[in-house]
Order: sequence, then C-alpha cells, then structure tokens
Amino acid sequence: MSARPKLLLIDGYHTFFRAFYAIRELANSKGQPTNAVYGFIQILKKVLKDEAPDLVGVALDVSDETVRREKYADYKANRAPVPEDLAAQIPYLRRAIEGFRIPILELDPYEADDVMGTLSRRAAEAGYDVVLVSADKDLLQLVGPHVTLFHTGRNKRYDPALVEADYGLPPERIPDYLALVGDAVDNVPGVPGIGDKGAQKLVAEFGSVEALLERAAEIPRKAYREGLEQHREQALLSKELVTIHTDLPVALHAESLRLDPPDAEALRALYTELEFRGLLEELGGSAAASAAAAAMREIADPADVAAAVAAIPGRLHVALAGGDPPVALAFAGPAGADGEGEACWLDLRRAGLAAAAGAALAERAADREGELAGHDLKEVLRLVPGGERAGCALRDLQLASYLIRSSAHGHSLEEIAAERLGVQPRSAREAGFDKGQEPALGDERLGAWACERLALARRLDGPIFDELAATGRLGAVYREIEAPLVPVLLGMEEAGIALDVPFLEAMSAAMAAELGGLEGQIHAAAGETFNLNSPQQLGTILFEKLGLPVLRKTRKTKSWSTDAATLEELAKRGHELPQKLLRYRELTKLKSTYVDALPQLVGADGRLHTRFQQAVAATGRLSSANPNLQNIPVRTEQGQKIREAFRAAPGHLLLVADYSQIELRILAHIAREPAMIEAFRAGEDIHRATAASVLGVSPDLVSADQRRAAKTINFGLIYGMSAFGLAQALGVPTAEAEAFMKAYFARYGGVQQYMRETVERAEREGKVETLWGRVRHLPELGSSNFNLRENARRVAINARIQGTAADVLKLAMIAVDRRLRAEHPGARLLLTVHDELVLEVPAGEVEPVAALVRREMESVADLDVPLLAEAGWGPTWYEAKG
DNA sequence: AGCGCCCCGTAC
DNA sequence: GACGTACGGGGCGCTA
Repeated sequence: MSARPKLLLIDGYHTFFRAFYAIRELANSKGQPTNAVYGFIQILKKVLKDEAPDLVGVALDVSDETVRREKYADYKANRAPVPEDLAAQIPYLRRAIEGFRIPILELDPYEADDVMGTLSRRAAEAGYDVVLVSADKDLLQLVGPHVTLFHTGRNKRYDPALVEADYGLPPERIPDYLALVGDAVDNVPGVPGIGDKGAQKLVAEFGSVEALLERAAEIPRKAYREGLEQHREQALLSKELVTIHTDLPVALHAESLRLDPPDAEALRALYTELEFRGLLEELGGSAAASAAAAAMREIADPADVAAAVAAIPGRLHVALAGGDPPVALAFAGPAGADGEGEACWLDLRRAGLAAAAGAALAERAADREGELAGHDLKEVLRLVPGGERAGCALRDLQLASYLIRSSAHGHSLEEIAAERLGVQPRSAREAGFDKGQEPALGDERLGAWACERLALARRLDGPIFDELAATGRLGAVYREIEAPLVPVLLGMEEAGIALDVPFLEAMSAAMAAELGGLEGQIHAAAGETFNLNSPQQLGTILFEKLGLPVLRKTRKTKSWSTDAATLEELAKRGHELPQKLLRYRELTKLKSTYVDALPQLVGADGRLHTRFQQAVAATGRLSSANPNLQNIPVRTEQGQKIREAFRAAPGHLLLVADYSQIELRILAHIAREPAMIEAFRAGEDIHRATAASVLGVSPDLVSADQRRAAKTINFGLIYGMSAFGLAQALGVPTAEAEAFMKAYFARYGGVQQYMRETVERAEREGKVETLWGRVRHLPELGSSNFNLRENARRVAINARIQGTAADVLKLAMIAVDRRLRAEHPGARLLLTVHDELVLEVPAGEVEPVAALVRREMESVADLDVPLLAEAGWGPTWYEAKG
C-alpha cells in the first residue's frame, strides 16, 4: 500500500455524456429524463467504492468559450447541439455532485481536461497518487508514475504500462498519435490518410509530430508522406488542440478536496424527485425511523396486550407489517412530528396474540371518543372481532392521501413515505422474508419492520390530515364518505358471497368439450397447429399464411391486431377461421377468468371474499380484486349462466338494487339540461326520448336503430366520445355521426355547454370536482402533447360524472348499512358494482328490505332529476337481476 | 423462475 | 388519434 494519499479527479461532463448515450432512455413519472444523471451517479459510486480515495473533485467546463476556441474557430464547431433530454439533466448533475459533497472544479475559462491536467501534475508532484476518471482517451497523455486513468467506457485503469500495451506508445506520445488520427467529434482534423494503426507506427518510429514533419521524406509509405507534407499546419494545429495544458495558473488546494460523507438528505430528495428507487433503498430508512425502531418493545404474552393498549388513551396509532395476512402489529400513542417515542409490537403468529390484539383493539374501535390512526385501517379492523361495526374515528392515511391526489400514484405507505418524506421503507427481504423464508417467531427484524411502518405513519399523520383539512371540501368527503365506508366495506368482504362450485365444475367440463372441438377445427382451417391463445401466432396464421387483409395494428407495438372487432370484420368477409376463433375466445375467456378461477378462491366457508379497494380508481369509484367481482359477465347467455353460481345462503335471497341511468341523470343535473331533466322527471325511456327529441319524431315512432344511436351517443358523451368514435360504435360514416351529434347538441345545448365549461374550468384550475367536492387533478391539460391533452379533456368531462356517481353510491351504501343494522340485522350488503348493490336477505324480509334499500338509494341526494333505484331478488344473482 | 409489459376481454 | 374507470389471464421477452 502506498502511503501517498489518493486524489480522484473526475471529468464531469464527459462522464455525464457517456452515461447519456450508454444508458437507455429513462424518465421519472413527470417525464423528466434521468438516464445521464443515473449513469453518472452509478459511475461515481463505483469509483468511490473501488478506489476509496482520500480526496475527490469533479471538473466541469463552465462554458464553450474556452481557450482553444480562440485558436481554432472550428474546434468543436460541428458538434451537434446538446440534446434536449441531456441539457434538461444538467441541473440534476450538479445536485448529485453536491449531494455527494464533492467540490466542483470549474475554472473559467479553462477546459475541464486542462484543469485536470494541471491539478494532476501538481498533485503528483506534491506527493499524491492521482486517479483520473473519464472516458476521454485524450487524458491518457496525463498518465504517469503517480497518475492513472480509469477509463469508464472501457472499464480499465490505465497506468503507463497499459497505455504502452494498448497503443504501443508511452503516455507522453499520445498527443502526437491523436494529432495524426484526429477526432471527428471534437473536430480535430488530424492528417488525412493516416489512421489508427498508421499513427501508432509512425509515432513509435519517429517520436513527435514535429520530428515526423522534419523527416517526412524518410517515410516510405506514399499516402502517409504526402498526407503529412500537404497538411503540415493542420497536423501541428491538431497537436495543439489535443495537448492538454498542465501549466494553468491554478493552485492546488488539495485539502479542500478531502472527501466528506454524502449529504444523505440532499441525495434522498434528489433520488425521490428522480424516482431512483434502488438508490433510495441503498440510502436506507430515515434516521427518525431507525430511532423509533430502536425504541421498541415486543409484547410476547397475550395477557400483556390489553394493558399496553389501554395505557394509550384517545388516539392510538397502529401499523401492520408483512403481507396477507399480516404477521406483525405495532402500536403507539401520539408523538412529536419526528415520530419518536416507544412503540410496542407483537408477532401475530404467536399463540393467542392475534386474538388478544383483536380484543384490545375492539374496545378502541367501539369507543365513540376513541381514534384509530394508521394506514389502510380496513386491514387493521379485519383483526378485530366486530371491526365491521367500528364506531371510533378513523384517521386513515391511505384514504387521506387518495383524496388529496387520487390519480398521481399508488397510495401504499411506501409510496406515500417516498413522496412526502423521501424515505424508502425497508423491504420484506430486509425484514427476513427471503424467497419463501419467514423469520422466526419474535424475530427482531419483524419488530423493526412494523415499528418503522408505524413511525412513518405517525410522521405522516399530521401533515396529511392538515393538508386534507385545508383543501376545499375534501375534509368533508373524508368524514362523510370515505371514513364511514371503511367498516361497511369490511363487513361486505367478511360476509363474502356463496359460490356453487359443483355447478361451475360441470360448466367447465362442458366448455372444455366444446373447446376441444373448436381447437381441432381451427387448426384444420389453419392447416397447422398453433397456440390459439397467442395473438402473435394467430396473426402469423391469419395475415401471413392465409393472406387475410390487415385491417388494424395494435396501439403500442404496431403488430397485427386480432381483437374481436377485427375478427368480426374478417368473418364478415367469409373466412371460416375468424368466426370460430371468436367463439373460442369467448369460451376461453369465460372459462379461464371465471369458471375455473373463481372456485379456487372460495374460502373455507364456501364463499368468495373479494377485496374492495378504496384508494385505487382515480374517479372515486371502488374497485374489486381477488377476485374481481365487478366484472362478472352479464351480456351473453353463457356469461349470465356464471351468475347462476352466485347463490344466497339457505333461507335467504339475493337482492339486487341498481340505479337507473345514474350517470345520465347526474349529467342532466350538472348540465342543467332542461329537455333531459324533463324526460327523467316524466319517467320516460331516456334513449327513446333522446332519439325522438333529436330527430324530431314522436317517441312511439322511434325505430330500434334510432334508439340505439341515441343510446350510444348518450353514453358516449359521458366519456367525451368524438364523432369518429360514435361512427365507429354505430358502424355508420363519420359524416352521418357528425350530423347526428350536431342535431344532438342543438337540442341539448346544456350538455354541450357543460362539456365546454368543464374543460375550460379544468384548464384554468388543473382539476375537476364532483358535486361533493372530490377532486381529480389533470396536469396533462397543459401538455404540449396533443394526445395527452385531448385525453385529459375527455377525462375531465368523464371524471365529474363518474366521480359524482361514485359519491352517490358510497353514500347510499353507508345509509343502507346503517338502517339494516338497526332494522334488519339478518340482512347485509355483499357486493357493489358501481351502480348496483347486492344484498343477502332472509327470505321473509326481502320485500321490506327492498323497499328500504330503494328508498335510501333514491334519497341520498337531492338533484334536479329524481334518482331511480330498481330492485329484484331471487336465489341466485342471475335470477335476482332478471 | 420471477417480473413486467402487451394484447385482449369482462364489467359499469 | 379518435370512449372513461377498473382487474386479470395468457403470451412473451427480459433479467437473474
């Protein structure tokens, strides 16, 4: 080991440039390009680790107005302008360097390599070992006894011997070599006719460019000789250009380059903004989180849980950790903003602990004066017997974050912490869950994980709820809609819905038989066997082998489209295969997604327990997963049959209540559209009334096609559909669709005005609101990208309507649930499908319950149009909806 | 083998 | 390019 301290000098821009071209395009979710910064940081980290220097500096060019430019006007003149995506990253480059607390060496007006040359020479003389970091081969000339070059492009560390080995020349002859070969990028002309090998040979034999010119006559090869004789000045100028100055009037203040530890908070902020998740993870959790994790106490005895919880009156902060089901629970009282304070945690897998925790939390949940605070409290209440009746106040970070910005990102605790605190919480792996491995009972890593999540939630609680309270009507939406909905949804998930598994198994067998036949026929029609489930292979068969016309390409990869609309058109042209494939697709879809998948998800009670996700859909709707019970087929006959498998418990009936035309009614109300309002008030068939009104005919004379057109446009405009889209949907020429839309808007001026005003206001404010004040932000309205902008306009039109409908349904669920508990405790909500509620009701109570549910649904809001709810019942979902 | 994207299709 | 919101299955390419 050398006793000489080691100095690392990094060629900033050159390394940055190389990273830009070496790494594929990267960008954060806001579209900020990040690849060059990312690559630079990776290289920086690598050299800091590999070289372990004592001192570090990064040389940056301050401007293009450098010494060399004065001497040679064309120098670098034909360099392409800096790409926009690269220029946009320069400020982040500086932030990254500053984050590492590395001094930036910029000495106007000198170039970075001259600065590096001068400083490296002085440092070597002053007793340092110098490592230069660059991908610029010009710097090889600086290599010497105490100076090496780490070439980032080649991943090689050059000392004089390696330079000699690679170039056949000592470092000090490199400028002569470069002067002969030239450099197209830097506009160093070189000598025409002399290339890599020739230059090496000539310099090795003659030494310098000057010596070569002097003894040119001795050069045997004619091309070299004449090239040199005819471009003497150019050769000399080239040498001047590539020679790095080591004698700038610059002092070396080596001690100012002494390496300090990085500024973790600055890097965290930078990585957070640029969304460098891996780098964030390396930074580790925050200091506060670690501190909280350190002050933790495991409760291993079930008998101790109640006292520990009771010791925290009022607001109780809780957090879960570890998958589904969770394995650890942590809790603590309110703390300062830094989230410090002792936390208790317990391993839910220990005998009796889950039950003890549930019982202890049950008291708090039932306490009208109490508060539960945490993230995704539905999962916490799931541990609690009677949690679906929770009466305490809920401070749920997930829901608050969702209301503040529903569409920006997911709302997991990890994402919220990353966004607001710049913290990357520890992963399951760090908590001991590695490749199916689970940590042992009471493993400290589990406690650390749960307590870290708790600490993050406690730190976030104040800021998020303060912001919620200060943002329009969101506080009210939280208190009146989202929070009271949590126990309702939990109750529905816990209830589940009975599934007739043998029925589906029989159905599956029948489908398999038909599929077998179809498969054979399709393979025969194709003349070969292929994977019918692969759109790619199908495309090859249809469009290459059979030569069918290519009607459409897919959106992302521009490959051949084989979707149903395409297949239908091909079928119309008389081909047998597409027709059979459509049937095959229908069957496989129903079989794989529902008939075969649903029985596998049935619980020990024979029922399906979906999860209703409350913080996913950007409009405010709920979503359903594992399984998704919001997309059970209803359209086709075979699809409807699947609904027969959803059954009421013995002695009960399924009751289905759905809103009639809720989105159109909301549109009529918001748009204050008199003709539409009148039609709804009169209880007319809205699509028939629309057709009659727009086409100027009597309602009873409206044809089926006319009604269909009116229905399509009524729905389409809720989604911001264009005339082109309407034409596609109706299968008529665009001109015809345009004429129809024109007539529509002439009659329904309020609707047109609604669309215009909604977009205008959204563009002004960057957001739209539902009737209750739920917000959807739409930054893309200001985008210069046509598609993004137009899409955002449609989203604006749709979000108010769809979001308001979601508000209505959620309020109805809360109201129905409350009344059922009081008046019909044997009846309960099971499912919600956007405009529909599914309940399970003791058979003898179904009529009064149906009346109650309809009444609650209809009276949830007082609009200019009546809300209409319809109800049906039966032993299965199919029959109830019939 | 696990993961993520893509295509496709189901619901409202 | 052209209709909004979801979830999920199978294929397939990438990464390890």
